[in-house]
Amino acid sequence: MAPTDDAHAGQTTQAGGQRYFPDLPPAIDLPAMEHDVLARWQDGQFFERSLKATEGRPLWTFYEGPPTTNGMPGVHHIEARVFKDVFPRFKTMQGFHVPRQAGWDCHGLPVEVAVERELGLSGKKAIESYGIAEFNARCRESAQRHVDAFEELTVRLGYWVDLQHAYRTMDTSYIESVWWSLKEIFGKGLLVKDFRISPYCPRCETPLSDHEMGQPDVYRLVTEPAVTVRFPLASLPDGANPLLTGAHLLVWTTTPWTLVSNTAVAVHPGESYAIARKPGDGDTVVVAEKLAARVLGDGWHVVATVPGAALVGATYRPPFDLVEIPGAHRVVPGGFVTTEDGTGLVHLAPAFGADDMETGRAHGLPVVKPVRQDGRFEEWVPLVGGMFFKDADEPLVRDLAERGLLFRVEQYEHSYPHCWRCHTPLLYYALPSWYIRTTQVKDLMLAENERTNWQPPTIKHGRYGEWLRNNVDWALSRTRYWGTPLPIWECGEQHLTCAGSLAELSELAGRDLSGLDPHRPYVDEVTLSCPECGGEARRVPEVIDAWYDSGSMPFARLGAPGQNAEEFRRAYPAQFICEAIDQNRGWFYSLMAVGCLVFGRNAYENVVCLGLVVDEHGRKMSKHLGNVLEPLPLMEAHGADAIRWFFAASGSPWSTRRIGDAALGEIVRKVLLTYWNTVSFLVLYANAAAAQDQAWGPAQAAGAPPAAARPLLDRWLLSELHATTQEVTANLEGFDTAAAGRRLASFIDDLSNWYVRRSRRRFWEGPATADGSSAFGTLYECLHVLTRLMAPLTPFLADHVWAVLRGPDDPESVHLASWPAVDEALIDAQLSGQMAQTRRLVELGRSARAAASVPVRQPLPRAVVSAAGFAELAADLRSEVIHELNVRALEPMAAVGEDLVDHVVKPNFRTLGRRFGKGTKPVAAAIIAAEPAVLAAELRSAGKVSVEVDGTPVALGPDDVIVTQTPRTGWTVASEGGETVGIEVFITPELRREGLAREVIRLIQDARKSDGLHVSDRITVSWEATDPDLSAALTEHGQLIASEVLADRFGPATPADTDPARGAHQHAEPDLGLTFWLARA
RNA sequence: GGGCCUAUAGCUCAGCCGGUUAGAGCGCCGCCCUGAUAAGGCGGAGGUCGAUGGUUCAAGUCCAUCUAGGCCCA
Repeated sequence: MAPTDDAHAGQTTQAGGQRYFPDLPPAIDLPAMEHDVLARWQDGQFFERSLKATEGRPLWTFYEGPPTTNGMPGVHHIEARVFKDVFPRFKTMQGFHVPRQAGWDCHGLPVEVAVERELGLSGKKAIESYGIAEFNARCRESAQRHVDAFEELTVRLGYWVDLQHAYRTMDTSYIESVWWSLKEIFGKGLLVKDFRISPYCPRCETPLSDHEMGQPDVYRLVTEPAVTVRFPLASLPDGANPLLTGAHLLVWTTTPWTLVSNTAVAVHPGESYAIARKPGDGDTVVVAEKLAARVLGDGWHVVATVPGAALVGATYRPPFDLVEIPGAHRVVPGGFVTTEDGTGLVHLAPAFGADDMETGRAHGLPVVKPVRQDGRFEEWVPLVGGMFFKDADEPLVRDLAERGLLFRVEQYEHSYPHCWRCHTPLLYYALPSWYIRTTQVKDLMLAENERTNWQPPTIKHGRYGEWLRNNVDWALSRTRYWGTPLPIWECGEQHLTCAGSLAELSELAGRDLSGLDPHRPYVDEVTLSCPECGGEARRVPEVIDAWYDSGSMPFARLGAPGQNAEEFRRAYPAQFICEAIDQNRGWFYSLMAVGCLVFGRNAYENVVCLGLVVDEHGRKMSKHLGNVLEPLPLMEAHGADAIRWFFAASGSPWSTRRIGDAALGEIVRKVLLTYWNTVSFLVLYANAAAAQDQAWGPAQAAGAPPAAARPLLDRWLLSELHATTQEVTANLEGFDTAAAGRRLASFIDDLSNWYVRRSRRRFWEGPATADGSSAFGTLYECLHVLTRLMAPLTPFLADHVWAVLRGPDDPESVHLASWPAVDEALIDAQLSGQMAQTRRLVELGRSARAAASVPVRQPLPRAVVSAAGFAELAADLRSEVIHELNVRALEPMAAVGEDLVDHVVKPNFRTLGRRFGKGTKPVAAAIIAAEPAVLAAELRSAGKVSVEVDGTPVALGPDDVIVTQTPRTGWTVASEGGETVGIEVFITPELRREGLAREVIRLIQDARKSDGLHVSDRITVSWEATDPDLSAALTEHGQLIASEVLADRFGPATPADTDPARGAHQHAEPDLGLTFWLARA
């Protein structure tokens, strides 16, 4: 039964006492519990209430990076959404107001591609004949459909974000805001038209996107002629090596048709170039020194070498004179030039290559483009006019040969891209495109990046910073359909007009366009009269990169331009954003770039950058491999909390994550169920106490003795609790969920496997005594705090537990509660260290017992300990060791007698190294050489000891030497790190009988459980023993056994006891020679 | 070709400010504990801490180079 809001009405137990807590089921079904919690959140409007409750508090702004809604969500979509929820919940509990607006990225090529596939369309021509209006309507519908799937996932994950008021990049008001920002950039002269090199299919007459270039079969191996051509030098730069006079540059290319457009030659400024001469005829050529032998072959000498930089500025005669290219045919430097193949001198035709274009732009070279959009040379070009570009290679090479400029032709095999649709060889082709001059704000972006906090920190100057330093202008436009249309109108005189909103557009067009769908094709139909010349202006055909849309979300999410300006001012920049690392060049950049361009300031202060999600075997998840894990079934199998914990709190969020059932199952068992069972333990005994008319609940917790008056174990747990709170708070403030998770998991382990284990007896005995009241109070307080610490990470289980534990004055949901405060006075580092030692001694003792094969149930006379600090260990802590090891006494090693103990001494390098530095080794050698027993005795009696090093005495303290003492005979021993526990293995008949009694207690407890009795049920037990020793043990310890197993009667069986009619269960233990009958009293 | 990340047990991963027997979990084997637990403990088997070189009294840890894998970009 799930707790409900009236769980604490106070219910009457069978025995008549009032119990505060609802009874909890023995096992919890986590996914089912989560559904209950989801329903409670929904009914109680807790998210809305958490926002309302923090209204007016300091704002902590979070920006949701909009997922692209081009397909169904996968587990990798969960990852970032976990972190986007954890920190806002944490900050809300800390008292900040954290509005969370959802958002969806609806535009872009991925959506178009998905719709093309659905419609069976292939390529832009097909889309246009299908109709842009209808196509875009399908895109809108597809985006909406996938938004629904993302919403379902978001809710199920427990990601609290306002879905009702989500921003959508396809909404009119959003597009208008984007237009507004573009106009700002346009007004600064940073939005310009220029050429861009794209892979281009001349048959389809369309550029290919990166996505299309990634299709299989695009790159095919082809064998083509590669030519090495002579470019005779015409003039040399000042101070050039005179040997260059009359030399020919050797230039290599696999695309002879581009030589028609040759504009420049690039050399690597740092490479060495050889001037080589053929003896006899004075023929002189220039080639990279590293490639000289390969390119030239035999018969050439290198007469000199010059750095590439020395060639820069030379001019040459172009290979063809078919096209006029003013101001060209120079040697320019190019960092991209390699000496892998070719000649180390690279021919540049800016219209037909990306490096060519970029280099040309840097050196003010013209862009000439004698090839038409259909891939044919312009008719007016001599020799090759009208010819398809590929077909021009042959006549051009022949012409070069005839003019003596062809140095060599060879067949060259390489991979070359082809159109994935029609298999036509692609060409790299300059197309007009719109750019944002981000290079103009590069310094600003670098400065803004400096004051941005990255988690993990290495990204800041590494992956992201490196990318930022190599910033190039943003190619903004796309010749596509489903996107924010570029709001620029151009007239016949090429005057440009940018519209910043529909209102402005209405004014420019002279009609009311406020109801216009700003998408294509409707916006294309709007014409204006040019404000400059009055001519008719039409919109340029492009839409913009969808990344610009998402980068505009800080303002566009708030509605049309000018709306909510005050809210924007308060909520910019954001305190927190979080995405996976693939967003470096995506959203992290577009947010920063748009922010710097429009507002002169980055849009975020803290950015958490997550690793990628891969499958259990480390492979990337892809539909192709069929290894995509669907998030909803995964959450139904393990629960959303387990997945949240996995991503946020186990392993390292910044590295690549492998997710699978095994990892999630472990989290459920180790963390979530252990936590839950501790809660259920408290409730079980609180309700058992209620049945004894000792009702226990939060009111009684408040009445527990003050912390200082509680037993040591309780003070230890409170100390750990507050240290945990302190650490987890600091970790979350530093955006380190992994460290927080490790600390929480370790606290849960301490709580369940040490505190509760060692305190059980106090819970059995109930809260009536001071000790009992301390135990109940301490456990309750710890769970009350722990549940709040867990709330951001595992919001479902934490809220379910909260509903059980919360006091009458606590808020209804843990997510309305405040973050726990640290009481530093309760943190006792010394106690924490002593408890750690206590637990180490217990471990050593258990190890020693196991070595002697004596079960822990069998009491043994005594244990001896040798360990630094043991003398100071409190009696309470020694008593924990005694109980855990089941020994009668615990004594220092000295009790054994000095002469019966072996000593081993080892240097402690940590202290010696600090003291002696270079002299550490001889001191260590002297310690090892010393007589261990003597050294140990001296150290113990005097607290210091002197050893001889190179004839000089050196004084050592107890910290400088690790002494391990081991008793010689009659003991079972375990040692580690200078600590030793020895246990005396000597079982007297008396101890043997006590061991048997303990054995029987355990058997009866097992029987209770298998008979389905409640932990507080009273029983009667009668027994029959064949072994006289056992019989004696049961008689001697009858009272102890009876009280341990809650038996009202415990004694030898009479015929009446064994009568089946009485209803007692018979349990036989032939190994022990015992039979007993158990019945409810 | 450039940048970044990763490399520790069969698998998944910790490992702080460098400190001398390198840890945990999962899995396997044996044993133990259990009055909440789907838990817990002890032992066994399993490691040239990717390689090489360097710094240092001391390197899994710091530096350099290399190798392999991943991601992004060309």
